[in-house]
Amino acid sequence: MNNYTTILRQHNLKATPQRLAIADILYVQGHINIESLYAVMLKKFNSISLATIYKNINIMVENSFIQEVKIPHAKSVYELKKEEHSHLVCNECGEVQDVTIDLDTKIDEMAQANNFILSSSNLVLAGICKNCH
Amino acid sequence: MNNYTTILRQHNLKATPQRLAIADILYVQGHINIESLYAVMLKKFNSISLATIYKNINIMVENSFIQEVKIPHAKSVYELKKEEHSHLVCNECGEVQDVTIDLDTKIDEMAQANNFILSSSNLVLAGICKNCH
DNA sequence: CTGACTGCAAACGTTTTGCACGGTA
DNA sequence: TACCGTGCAAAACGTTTGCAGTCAG
Repeated sequence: MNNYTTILRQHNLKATPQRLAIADILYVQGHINIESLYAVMLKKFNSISLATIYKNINIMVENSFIQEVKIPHAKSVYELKKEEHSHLVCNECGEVQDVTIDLDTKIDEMAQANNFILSSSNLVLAGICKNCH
Repeated sequence: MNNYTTILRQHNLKATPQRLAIADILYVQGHINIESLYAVMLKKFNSISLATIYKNINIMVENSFIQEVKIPHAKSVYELKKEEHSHLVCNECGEVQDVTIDLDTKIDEMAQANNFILSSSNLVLAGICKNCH
């Protein structure tokens, strides 16, 4: 019983081959959009339905097992949930990269100044990645 | 000839009543999603089409007259283009608020460390606004 | 007056739903 | 075995397109 099986069960989700494959693909690829995920899944399950992809993505998001990342001028991608981090998005190749960057002090100050109770911080930086210049 | 008329013409866009109304609504409301914008526009133009809303929003975004803001777990909102700033989004009431917060130093450092050429930075902070607690 | 814009209806792509069957626990 | 999950087909949804008529410049 591998890692993802355990985590899925902890969320009262059955560890089906399809779900384990999604987890595995996200682990390997880091970030992927629905369309590409479907394409990759089709290689492993020749008759998988897009509906299954959507149902699983949705339920896994609801259970905080994975997370949606909304990207300016592009389709959302999904990633395994982990510690808070930011994203670099390349406008050339579309590649999404995780980065950690500590902005807490300034953000907390600002939240306090606005009497705002912070629960999450989403930073997406767009530009050109090192492979595209 | 008012302000928005001038700006629209600078982008080779005709200053139609519908476009001026959109600009005015964005100015007054700050941020609005398509659905609400359509509802407000219907009050001013009783037979306006959703297609017109979409066409105008799209062309105004392409011309950098307005900007889309993607929000976690919610519909995108649109705002008039202005200097770079961040957004506070209330998970209770949905209100979106502009804030300026200078994170450039840290972000630039990080971009440089990753050999990434930065072109835009999008920060959305979610939580509970001052009116909701 | 002319090209750009509007409103309508139809088309389109994406996401969700309902249902019968199949598989996990 | 009981229920949850899958796959399929249809439906729903948001957005885009084509077209004929209208309006801004």
